[in-house]
Amino acid sequence: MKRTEPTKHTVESGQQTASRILDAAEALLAEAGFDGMSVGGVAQAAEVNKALVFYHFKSKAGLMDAVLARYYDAHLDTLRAAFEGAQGHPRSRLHAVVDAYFAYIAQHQRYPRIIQQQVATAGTTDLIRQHLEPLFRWTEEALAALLPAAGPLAARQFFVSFSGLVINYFTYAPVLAGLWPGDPLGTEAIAERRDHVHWIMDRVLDGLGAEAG
Amino acid sequence: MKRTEPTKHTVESGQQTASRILDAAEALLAEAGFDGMSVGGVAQAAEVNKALVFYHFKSKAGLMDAVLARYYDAHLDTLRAAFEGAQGHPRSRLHAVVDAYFAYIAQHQRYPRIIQQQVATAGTTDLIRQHLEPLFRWTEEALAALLPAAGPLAARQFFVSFSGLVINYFTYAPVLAGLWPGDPLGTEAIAERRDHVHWIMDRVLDGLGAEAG
DNA sequence: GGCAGGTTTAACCGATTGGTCAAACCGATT
DNA sequence: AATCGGTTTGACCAATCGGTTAAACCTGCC
Repeated sequence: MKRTEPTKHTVESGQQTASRILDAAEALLAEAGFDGMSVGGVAQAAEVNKALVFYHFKSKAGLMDAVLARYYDAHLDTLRAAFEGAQGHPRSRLHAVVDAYFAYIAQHQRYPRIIQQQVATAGTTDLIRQHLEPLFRWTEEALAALLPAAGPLAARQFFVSFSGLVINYFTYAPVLAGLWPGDPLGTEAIAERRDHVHWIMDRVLDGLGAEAG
Repeated sequence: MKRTEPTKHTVESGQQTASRILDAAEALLAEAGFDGMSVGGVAQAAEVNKALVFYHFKSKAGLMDAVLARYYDAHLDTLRAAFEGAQGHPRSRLHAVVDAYFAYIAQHQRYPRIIQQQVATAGTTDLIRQHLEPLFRWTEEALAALLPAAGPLAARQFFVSFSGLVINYFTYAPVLAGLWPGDPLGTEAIAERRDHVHWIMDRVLDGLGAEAG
């Protein structure tokens, strides 16, 4: 049953255990939230002494910070690669970004739950904002050419709208599972949701073109 | 400094204190979440003995259940009244519902944060679903005439989409406050967001009409 | 005045929490 | 073999947690 090798007190073993702790923390954070997660529980899930968690991450808040950092970095990289890699009309590039967004979240379903928990909780707002800011700035600049700088059609509105259209689906999925036929997190259901968002986005872009012209 | 009257051990005083506890719990729940909120803290905020909380609500979970029930009932009533009270095209009725949604949340800004917290946390999923179900069923029936029963344009997709467009704005507001100029929860900003959602909804309805015809 | 029943209180409980600390451990360097 | 620095461990701590209990309290009723 033992898959973990015997303890080796080396630097690389340290990074290894730190990563194991991070994985465990991520899982428990998504299930129970920051306050619902206990450091002891994380240590137990990672098969590691509790004090090691504090040794590697200093505090419980530091642990969550590390989890968030890992996610946001990967998230931003994914979107940036999608947008800059896509070619053709701005429309197709935006579709590519949404697809990448869906693919990323579908692969990391814990991510939206963790974010939503923390966003809705006072106290960690600064931490979230700090991580969200580059993502926000980047999308705002990417959309700046298409949209007015202010008012109901400003880029920032669409940032909230489209990220919400995607992320909200996943956070509500466990609730929807009891209200819909089938599993909202199944492959087909996710594909259907993706089509839905694409459809709405096309209607929005049509409307923007009409207003501009 | 004393505004609360001296203790009166009567039935109606009991309901009064129960209501005070409920108010305090609501505030702390919105700030810190279920696990972040302590019963002692609630009692202190309500200027009430801690044991009274258990006397009136049996348990911490019972307390949150009471908070949620109060919100969901009012929420559903508000939407239903808006939709049934509005006249004319389905389009204008839907706009009326969205307006009512905005007005309700703008008046009860703690509501979306509490919901989002709980939705994103495993364990309380059943409780949330139980309260959300009538709201979901009702909107699904109300939209059934306009939309296909399945696929990317099914009513359930739009339920998630439009409730998300509204509610997500408020939950993200504390974060956006540091990224936007001005206060996202100010009157003008909320009005701007409302216009934004209305605009998107119109584009969607235009698209549905075009596809149908 | 006394009884009844719902309300309020203080004291208390076991369990769990985040966090600390000094010592043990281990591989690498000399 | 001695030592150095990063890693791991178990034991420990004060604080806080949700929840209980028995008694005191107050009001209305007879």
